[in-house]
Amino acid sequence: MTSEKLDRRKKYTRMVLKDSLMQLLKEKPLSSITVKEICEMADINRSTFYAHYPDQYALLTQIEDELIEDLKHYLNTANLHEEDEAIDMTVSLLDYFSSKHEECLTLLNERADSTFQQKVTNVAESFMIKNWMDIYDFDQETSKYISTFIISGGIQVIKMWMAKGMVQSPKEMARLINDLINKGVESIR
Amino acid sequence: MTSEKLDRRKKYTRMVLKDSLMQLLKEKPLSSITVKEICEMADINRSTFYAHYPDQYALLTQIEDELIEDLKHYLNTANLHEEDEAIDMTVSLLDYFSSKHEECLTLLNERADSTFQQKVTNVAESFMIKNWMDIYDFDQETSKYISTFIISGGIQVIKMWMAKGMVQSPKEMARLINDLINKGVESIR
DNA sequence: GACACTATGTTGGTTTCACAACAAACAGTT
DNA sequence: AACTGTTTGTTGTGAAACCAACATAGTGTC
Repeated sequence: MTSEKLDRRKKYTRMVLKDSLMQLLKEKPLSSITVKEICEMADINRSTFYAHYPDQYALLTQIEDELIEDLKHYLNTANLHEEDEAIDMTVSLLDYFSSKHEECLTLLNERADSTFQQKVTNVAESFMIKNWMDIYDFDQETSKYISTFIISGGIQVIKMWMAKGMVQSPKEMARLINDLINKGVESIR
Repeated sequence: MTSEKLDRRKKYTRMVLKDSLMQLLKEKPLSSITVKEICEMADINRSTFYAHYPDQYALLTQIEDELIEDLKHYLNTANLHEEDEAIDMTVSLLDYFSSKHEECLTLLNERADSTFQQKVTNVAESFMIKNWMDIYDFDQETSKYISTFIISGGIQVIKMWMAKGMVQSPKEMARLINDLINKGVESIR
């Protein structure tokens, strides 16, 4: 998107500022985090901060934007290549949500921007709807039903199963979800 | 020692250069590590490197000097306060050598400067000799005997014990060493 | 309301770094 | 021995970050 060529110093500065904000968010909400604090943790001069962002909230916005971009890139480059596309796609999403990004997402949602989780799931859902329609030639309504199931409900349930050790790998989780979906789709048709 | 006031940029630059060299030393010896490689790993411009150090070897020298300084500081600030000074001192040394510094020391010795381990142990030994003389009023010869035992022999033995799970903590290790020393000292007297 | 204290933006002058470009030395190939 | 590629130092210019200082605004505290 924003393809400005950043030199190393700019890249480093923004990187540590973002890292520091995320670190501070583990302690308290964004509203009680000051620019000064962020700079002290990042070991960056405060005036340098203002050369990059107008305030904390702009910094947060960039973090969120990059996470959304990251998710999009992750989904687009997930190789849905062989016969098992449906499982691959589900695995890919589950991988994403169960990776370090997961804790990062919920952190932002709870401490900074209560609409962020929704933004993320919107991106994931629209991606899935399109793919279910393409792969299995489902109609929009069915695809949406499946996508909502996986993202809103399925992931939570599967995370519970995984926490309890009932399933081990994303692949196994995806297979269970697929079975559920197939039954659901049959019952609709 | 060198109390130049470094601003943040200098500190960061030198820090990543040092880290990168240590990282590369895990792969290959210093003689086959190029300035270019170090800079690429550190994400620092090569000309910036030369603004700080004439070559790789100067960078290594600074790393070594700082480790020696670090050890001296560590020993001097080890609080030998109560009745158990002997154990405290041994614990302190064992802590140091079994910490992350240990792998760092052997790495430097094997891949870069074969005299480095000796330099480090010299510092540690002369510190111990002085302390045994001060604390227990031992003569120089006895103190040197004890110090050599702990540093040259003891640490290796205790590390073996620890690896095999025969002892758990530096404190426990130190107590075993102290028992051995007491027997040794008695037999000398 | 007067007080001290801290965070916020903003500015101008200075230091440090990035970058590209260069010549030179070296190693490996054919 | 000529060729190709890589590492090495070095340089000048412009960009980025540092720092100190300032005025302003918010936040208690007496």
